[in-house]
Amino acid sequence: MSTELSRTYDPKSYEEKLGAWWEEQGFFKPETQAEMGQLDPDKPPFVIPMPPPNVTGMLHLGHAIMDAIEDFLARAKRQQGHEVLWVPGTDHAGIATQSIVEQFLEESGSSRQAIGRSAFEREVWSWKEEYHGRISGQQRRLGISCDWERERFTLDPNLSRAVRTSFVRLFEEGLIYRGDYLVNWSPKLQTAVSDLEVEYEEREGTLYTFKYRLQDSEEYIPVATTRPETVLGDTGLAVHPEDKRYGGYAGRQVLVPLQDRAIPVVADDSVDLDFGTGAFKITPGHDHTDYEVGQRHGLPQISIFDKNANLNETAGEFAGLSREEGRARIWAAMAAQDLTIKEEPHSVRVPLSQRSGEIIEPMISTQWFVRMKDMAQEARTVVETGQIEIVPSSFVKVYFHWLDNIRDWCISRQLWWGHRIPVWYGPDGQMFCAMDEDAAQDQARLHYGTQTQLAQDEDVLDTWYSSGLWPFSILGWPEQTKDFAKYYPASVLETGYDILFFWVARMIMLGLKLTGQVPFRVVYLHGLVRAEDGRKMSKSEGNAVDPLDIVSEYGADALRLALLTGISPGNDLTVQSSRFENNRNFANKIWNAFRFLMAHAENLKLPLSQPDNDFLTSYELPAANHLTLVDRWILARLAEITQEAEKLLDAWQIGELGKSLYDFIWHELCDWFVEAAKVGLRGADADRSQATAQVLAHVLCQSLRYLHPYMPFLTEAIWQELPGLKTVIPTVMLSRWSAPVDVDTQALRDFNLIQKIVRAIRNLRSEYKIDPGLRLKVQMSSWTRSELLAANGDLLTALARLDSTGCQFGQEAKKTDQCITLNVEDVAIYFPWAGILDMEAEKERMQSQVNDLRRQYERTQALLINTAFTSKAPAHVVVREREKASKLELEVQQIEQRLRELPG
RNA sequence: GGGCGGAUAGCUCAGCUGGUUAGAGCACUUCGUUUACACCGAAGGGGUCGGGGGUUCAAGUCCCUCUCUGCCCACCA
Repeated sequence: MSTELSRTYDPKSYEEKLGAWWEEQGFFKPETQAEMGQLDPDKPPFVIPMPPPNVTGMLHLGHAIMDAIEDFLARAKRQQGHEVLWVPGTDHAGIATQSIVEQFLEESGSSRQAIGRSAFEREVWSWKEEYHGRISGQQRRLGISCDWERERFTLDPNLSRAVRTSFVRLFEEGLIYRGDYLVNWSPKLQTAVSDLEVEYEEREGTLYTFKYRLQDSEEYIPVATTRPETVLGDTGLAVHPEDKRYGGYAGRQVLVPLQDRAIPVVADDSVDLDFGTGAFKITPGHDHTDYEVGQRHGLPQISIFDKNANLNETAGEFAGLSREEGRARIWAAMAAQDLTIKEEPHSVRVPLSQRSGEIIEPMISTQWFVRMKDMAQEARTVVETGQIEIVPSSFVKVYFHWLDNIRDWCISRQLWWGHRIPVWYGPDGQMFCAMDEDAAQDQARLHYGTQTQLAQDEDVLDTWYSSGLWPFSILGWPEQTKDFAKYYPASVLETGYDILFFWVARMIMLGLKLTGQVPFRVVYLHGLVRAEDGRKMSKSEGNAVDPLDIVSEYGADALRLALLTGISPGNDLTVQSSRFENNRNFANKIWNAFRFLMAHAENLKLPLSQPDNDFLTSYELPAANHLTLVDRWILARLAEITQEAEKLLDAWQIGELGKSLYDFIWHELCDWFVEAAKVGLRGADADRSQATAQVLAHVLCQSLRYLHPYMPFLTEAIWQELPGLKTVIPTVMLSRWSAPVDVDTQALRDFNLIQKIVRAIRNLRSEYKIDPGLRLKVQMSSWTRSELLAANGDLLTALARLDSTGCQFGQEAKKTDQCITLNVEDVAIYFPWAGILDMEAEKERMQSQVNDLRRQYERTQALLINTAFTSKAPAHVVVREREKASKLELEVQQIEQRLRELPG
C-alpha cells in the first residue's frame, strides 16, 4: 500500500481531479446534502452570495482571499450540518468592461461610434464569454465549493428583470427622479460618475489672486482661486457678512473679468475669513461647493465647458481650449488688463476619475438620481438594532458616518454596456417608466389617446445599481421562487472593506426597500492583500499576482492556508512567498504522517466506529484501559481542538483556528505522537500496536475534518485513501465536526511532564555535546511522580534515547555518586557521567537553577501574601498561584538537598 | 479639518472578553542522513510589546497624552 504513495505530496496529481469529481457529484449543491441525509434539522441554512468579480477582470490574490474565506465558511458550515448555498456569479462592470473593449477597438482602428450600439454590445458579449471562462477556471482551481449550477451574471434575463422591476417601483414611489444637476463628469469616459467613483489626490498647484472690480466704482475685491479659467462661469461673489473689509459690498455688483458681465456680491457664512483673500468667486456650473452656495442665493448656472472639458462657445475667443491652456491664456489676458495680483504655490485636491485617471469636471447635466435620505436612515437602523452585524465592529462608525452624510446617488451613465434605463419618451418629452416597451406603449396610448412613436432613454444604469440587488436577484426575485423563500435573507455577506459604501450599504438600502427584509445577517469584511513590498495589490499597480501562479508552484491548499492564517477580520495581509512554501511543506508533513499510518496499518485492523450518524463516522478507539499515556494525551489535545474549533468559528477567528490546527498537527501529532507511536507499533505486543494504530487513525481522521475547510484537496486526497471511510461518507467535505467532549486534563499534565523531561535530557546532550548515537543510562526519581515515571519508562527511553536496560525509573531509581543531576519539577535525573563532570561547573549550574526558581517562588509568594490579590482576584487565579508556589517550593528544596549531597 | 487603524524578535505578523515565564513562520547558531517526511528532526540565540503618564491585586491588552505611519471621509475658494 505505502509503496503506491509518493514520498512527497504532489498537489498537481490530486487537485484538479478531485475538484472536478466534487463538482460532478454535486456535493456543492444544497440538494445533494439533503438527499444524502447530511443535514442537521436543527440548523438553519447557511447562505452566501458571492461578491461578483468584474467579468472582464483577471483574478488576483485580492479575489483569492475572498474565495478562500467564503469557501472556508461554506465547507465548515456544511460540516456542522448546515444546508449550505453559496451562489457564484460575475458582474458586467459597466465602465470597466466598456473601457477595455473600446480600447481594443481603438487598437484595431475602430471605435464604438463607428460600429454602432448593437454591434458594440455584441462585441462586449463575446469578450464576456471569453473572460468569464477564465475567471471561473481560476476559481475552480482554488477548489471553491459554490453551487455552479446557480451561477449568475448581472445581465442575465432574470437579473435584468429584477433591475427593471426595482426601477419602476422606485420611480413610482418618487425615489428615482431625473433632473439637471451638477454631476461628476469624466471627459475621457464621456459619462457621469457617482461621488464614490471620484478619487482625490493632493497635487502642487497655484493659487491665483486677482481683482474683482465693482461695477460703479474704481474699487475692487481681491479674490483667490485655483482655477482662474472658471471666471467665465462666475455668477456671483461671496463675502462673509461680518467681514469688516468686504462685508459691506454685499448687494452690490461686480464685473466679471474679460467679460464685464455684472454679477452680485452675496453674503454667505461659509466664507472662511482667514483663507485666501476672504472672498471667493462662485461658479455654480463647475464646482460642488459653488453649486450649493449658488442654490442658496438663487444664482444662475453657466456651463463653460463641453463634454470633452474644453471651453465652449460661451468662452468666446477662448473656445476650444483645454482647461489647462484656457487657464494660462485667460490669466494672461487678465494680467494684460491689470486685473491680476499674485500667484503663489498651493497644494490642491484634484478630483480624478477612478476608472480612467483624468481630472473630473463637475458639470450641469441631465441625469437620473436615487433619493437616499430615508433609505439611508433605515439602513442605519438595522445595524443599530443588531439585525445586521458588521464584523469587525470598528466599521460600524464609518458606515454610519457615510449614511448620515449621504447625497443622492447619480445612477445614469452615458454608456452602452449595462442595463438600459426603462424609460421611454414621447415626442413631447413625456416620460413613461415601464417594464418594457409594450408596457410603455400602453401608458402612452392612455396618455395621448393614440399610438405614438416612443424613444427609450439612451443611458444605462450604474453597475452598482444591479449589484445592489444581488442578494435577492440571484434567488429569482421579484418572482416568489422557492430559493427566494428558503434562502433569503443570506447569512453572511463577505467582502473587502473597500467596497463597504459602493456595494454593502447600497445592498442594505435596496434590500430593505424592495424586499422589506435585511438582505443578510452578517457583514464580514476582510482586509486588503498587499504585495510583498507592502503596497496594495492591484492590476493598475502592476503588482497583481495571479493565484494560478502560486497554485502551480505550491498547490492550491498552500495558497489557501496562507490567505486564511495570520488574518483577522478587517486587517490587511502582506503575502510572503515563504508562507506558501511553508504551507506546502505542511501539506507534505501531513501526507507523510498518513503514509506512516498506512505503512503500519497494513496488517492491522482499523475498525470504523458505529455512531448514530454516519457523517460522524471515524476510526474506533481501543477500550479505555488499553490506552497509554500518549494515547490519552493526544486524544485530550484533540478534544481541546474540538472545543476550540466551534468557539473560534463563531467568533470569526479563522486565522487563530488555522494556527491551532497547524501547531496541533505538526508539533504535537507529528513531532510527539507519531514518534511515541513508533514504540507501540514496532513493539512485540500485538494488542498494543493494534491500539496505537487505531488511535493514530482516529486522530488523523478527525484532524482532516477540521483542516478540510483550509486545505480541501489534501484532506480529500487522504480521505479517499484511508481504508473504509469513503464507503460510509464519500467525501470529507460532508463529514461532520464532532460535538465537544470532555478533556482528560490529567493526561495533559502527565504528558507535559514527560515532554519536559525529554527536552531536558536532549538539551543536556546538546550542551555537553554527547554523541547522538550514545544510549544514556540514567536514574530517574521523584517524590510525587514515581508511578508515572515507572509506567512510562519505555516511552522515556525511546524519546530521550536512553539505554533500554540500564535505566531505572521511580522507586527503583538510585542516586549514584559522580553524576550530573537534572531537575525537572520534582523529578531528579541522575547521569553517571564522570568523564565530563566538572564538579564546580555542576554546582554552579544547579545553583543558578535554584536561584531562578527561587525568584519565581518569591514573586508568587509576594502575590499570595498580598491580601488585595487574594481577596480580589478570581478564585481560580488564586488557586493556580498557590499550586505554583507549592510546586516551586518543593523544587527548590529538592535541588538544594541535591546540592548539599554533592561531594566537596 | 474630522474619523478609523497600525507601531510586539532581524523580516512578515498572531495575541479573543485584562490573569502562567509574550507566540508563530521565515532568517540566524550548533548538531543530526534514527526505515513517515531533508518540503525533515533535535537543541539554542534573539523582544524593557513606539515614548511618557494613569486605572487595577494584576496591563502587550483598559484610559489619557505625545511621536511616527497607513487608510477613509470632508464645500478652505
